[in-house]
Amino acid sequence: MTTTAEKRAYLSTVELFKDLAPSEMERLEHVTAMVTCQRGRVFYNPDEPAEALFILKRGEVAISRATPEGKKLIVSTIGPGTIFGEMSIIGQRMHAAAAEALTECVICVMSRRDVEELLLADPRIALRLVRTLSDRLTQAEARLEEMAFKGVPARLAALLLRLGVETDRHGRPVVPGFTHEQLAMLLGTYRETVTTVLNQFRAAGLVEIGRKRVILLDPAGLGRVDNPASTA
Amino acid sequence: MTTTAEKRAYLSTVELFKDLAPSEMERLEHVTAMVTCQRGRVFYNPDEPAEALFILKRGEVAISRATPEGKKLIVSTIGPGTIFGEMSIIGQRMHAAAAEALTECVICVMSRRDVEELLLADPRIALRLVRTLSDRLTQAEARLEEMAFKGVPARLAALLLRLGVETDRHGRPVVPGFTHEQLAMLLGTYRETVTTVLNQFRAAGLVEIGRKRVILLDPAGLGRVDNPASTA
DNA sequence: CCCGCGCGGTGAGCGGGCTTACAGATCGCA
DNA sequence: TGCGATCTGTAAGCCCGCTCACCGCGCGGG
Repeated sequence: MTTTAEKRAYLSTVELFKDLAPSEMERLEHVTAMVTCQRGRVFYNPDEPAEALFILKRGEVAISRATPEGKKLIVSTIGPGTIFGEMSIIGQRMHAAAAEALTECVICVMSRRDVEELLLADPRIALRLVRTLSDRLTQAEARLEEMAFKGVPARLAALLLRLGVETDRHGRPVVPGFTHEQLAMLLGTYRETVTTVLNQFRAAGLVEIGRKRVILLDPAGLGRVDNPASTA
Repeated sequence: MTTTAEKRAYLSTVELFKDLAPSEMERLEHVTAMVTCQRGRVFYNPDEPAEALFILKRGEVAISRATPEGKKLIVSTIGPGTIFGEMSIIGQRMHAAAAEALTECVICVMSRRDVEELLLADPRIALRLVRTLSDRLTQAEARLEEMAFKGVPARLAALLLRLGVETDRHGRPVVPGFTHEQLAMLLGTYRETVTTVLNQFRAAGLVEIGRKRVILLDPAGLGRVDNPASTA
């Protein structure tokens, strides 16, 4: 829990709300709960559905689906400023999906009614929400294409490039904090396969591997693994 | 092309617009073009991008992505009342995707500016658009899970059950008008594979097969192929 | 310091389904 | 009626990656 001052500061930086008049902001503060969530915490799961909607202020969240046999697929990852959750108003049923904090997160929780009123009050907010959803849709469809046509090496290369944003002290891009198992769930494949392919990459001089840590030595080379016909 | 009278009739039945005041409807008639599209026609393709947005009035449309090698994946199918297209306002780039009429279609075309004004004018429309997008998102994520965990037989069974809405004169559900090749593109697999699996289904007494035609003899049995652990 | 556990590495086996290559069947059309 | 195109059926080969089984390593806690 945080103070209302902090809350206001957070809310005003959520891109979704930047058009709100001060009076609306004030109302918003009353109805929102702001919680922090430590890494690894599953804060939503399909067994106890709630009519709540989350706005991610800080951190990274994974939306995953699980099979009866215990296999898990991370269906999308969510970054700051994104709105998500089980909402009839949004129509988006998380249905059989769970939400887990990949890193320490600050999350803003709103009830279904609050959101409904909010969207109806200012169409620009609704418009922005539409954009968010469209982006996620395009992304999901792109992943579908990948799953259908590309093998594990290509998918893994693409994933590493997508995740490799931080840089180490030598300025090299790094993918930090992921176990091979997590990477496997992101790709829809198996832990052993990830390990093997990763070692192939290392043998080819594309990456360097540490515990929960992959350093990208040759991003361009990875790009060629992802899509060989780039310069055709 | 159609008369303005027909146009109004069409527009008023598009669920997206049902809240519009008569005056707004009138404006809408001026800015929209209504076109019909025969089966098989590709009316949007990534080579000639247009800042247009489509609303499907009647028929069925496939959104597909193609690889450089000519393989195609139908990334989603779209039914009446759905809005789609390349729109910066929506944020949804069809990007590398094409739209093709699966059946004879009536399509309403709007420019980017028209939509923008429309959404800002009435938040309820925006809200409804949000729901549409959310549904498609959930659907895409469900397909991702299928692609990751299920084999071709399970995916085909699920697809047939999803498509098998019409019934023949004996009241049996039928999937009409699809070639094995189209089914393959919907599944992200190959024509030959579809043929063989379909014949396995026939051997098991689950379906009957005709040219461009599959009759579902045992929907429950297909359901068991899709998800064996139903009664676990 | 030692023990336990989570993480990473490796190898063998095997099966689904991609891929190629044809051949027969059915339809539309001239 | 004959021709071409489109659709469907079949078969063989091969490779990726799922699956199982097991080990070593390193980190953290007692």
